Amino acid sequence: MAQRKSPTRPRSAAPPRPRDAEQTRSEILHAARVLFATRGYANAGMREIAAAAGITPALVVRYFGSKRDLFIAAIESDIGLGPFLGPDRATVGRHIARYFFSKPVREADTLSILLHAAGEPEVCDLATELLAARVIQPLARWLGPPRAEARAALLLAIISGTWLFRQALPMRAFAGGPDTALASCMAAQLQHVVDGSPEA
Amino acid sequence: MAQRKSPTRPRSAAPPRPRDAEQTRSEILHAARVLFATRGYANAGMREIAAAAGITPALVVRYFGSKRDLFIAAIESDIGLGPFLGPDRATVGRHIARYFFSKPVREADTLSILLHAAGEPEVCDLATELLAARVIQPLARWLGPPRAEARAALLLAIISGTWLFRQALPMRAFAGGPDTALASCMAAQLQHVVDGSPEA
DNA sequence: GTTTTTTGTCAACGGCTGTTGACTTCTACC
DNA sequence: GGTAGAAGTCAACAGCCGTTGACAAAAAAC
Repeated sequence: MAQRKSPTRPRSAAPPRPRDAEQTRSEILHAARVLFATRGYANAGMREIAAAAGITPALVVRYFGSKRDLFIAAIESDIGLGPFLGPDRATVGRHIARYFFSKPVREADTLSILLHAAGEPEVCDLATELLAARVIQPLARWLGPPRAEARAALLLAIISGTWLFRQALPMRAFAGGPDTALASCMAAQLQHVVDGSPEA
Repeated sequence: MAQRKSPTRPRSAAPPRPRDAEQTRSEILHAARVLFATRGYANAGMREIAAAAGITPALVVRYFGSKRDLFIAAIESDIGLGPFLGPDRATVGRHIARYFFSKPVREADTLSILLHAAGEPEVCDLATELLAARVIQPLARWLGPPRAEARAALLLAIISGTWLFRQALPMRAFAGGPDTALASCMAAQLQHVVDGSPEA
């Protein structure tokens, strides 16, 4: 009854979040990318994403519409294989291997997000289409004959398999930096495919 | 009111399931393996597994205790790389490639189940430990020096990456049988690692 | 100074999840 | 024939999920 002047704002000392729509949007996107990449689509909850961004799940919906739309926005970013596809073909294997064995495992990269979409009935198709369009096709075009698409697919498989066991199914055998024996083997294998592997 | 003699069994024409505990148990296990392999741990529900086995979810719990224990039982089966690790080293690459490009994609194999455990907080550790103990270690022992563990890891990465894009993230570039260019390239790559790939 | 729009919170909804306990029904043993 | 126990069904629990609409407050527009 004896309510004094302001029933609103019962909160104690929490400073109200600064109202910056653009930054809030990017914070949501970053939190979503991290959680999609580490836990997968099904295991990354809207409440968890919202909490990581410092806001309320309802606000995530208002910014992105739905969880699926948030996922689509989270993968609208390049995978980053493009920078390696330059004119220097002799060392591209080592450069790619060095890159994937140097980048921090906990980073929110698009490849991890896409690999985690495996089997998810809602987003699996999106992931495969994006991989085909943004990785396989440019890679095959850059490789050229013979068997351009097969060699591009094999490169993607080697990279994905290695990264999977570094990031999502972390195995001891795949740990370590770019100076390990595995990184060296991987570089040699990638280069072997780029150069055009012989018939079996 | 005028209920006649038997209030039980209101079911119409459904024949009561034959009471065979051993077969029921194996049917549950098979259904679980199929669904874990195709949809992943989080997306394979207990009701779905039970329905696929033709029973009730409560019975699944009575047989296996919990979903996690069911998963543990589902991966207690060999991955099947063992048969290739014989004395014939010259053609093992082609044999493995032929095997993975011939086996039906929809089959419930342990490798698919384990790959789908990526990021699942409940079962990720189990999957990595099992892969290390049942694949990496025997493979490294069979390969021998130099860099046995690195080469074993690379073989697992190539196989897993390829199978991932055939089964869980089905891409057009990975479709097709054992006579495709990709299968041939993969065989050559595997053999190259088995023979001991050169330094990068 | 008032109104409108944007930015954010809150409580709740229906639906799905794994799991539980009480209950039937069939089978095998004495 | 009677009974103990195995095999299976059923309904319900608590908890989490994505999503919604009503509301509060800050900022902007008039």
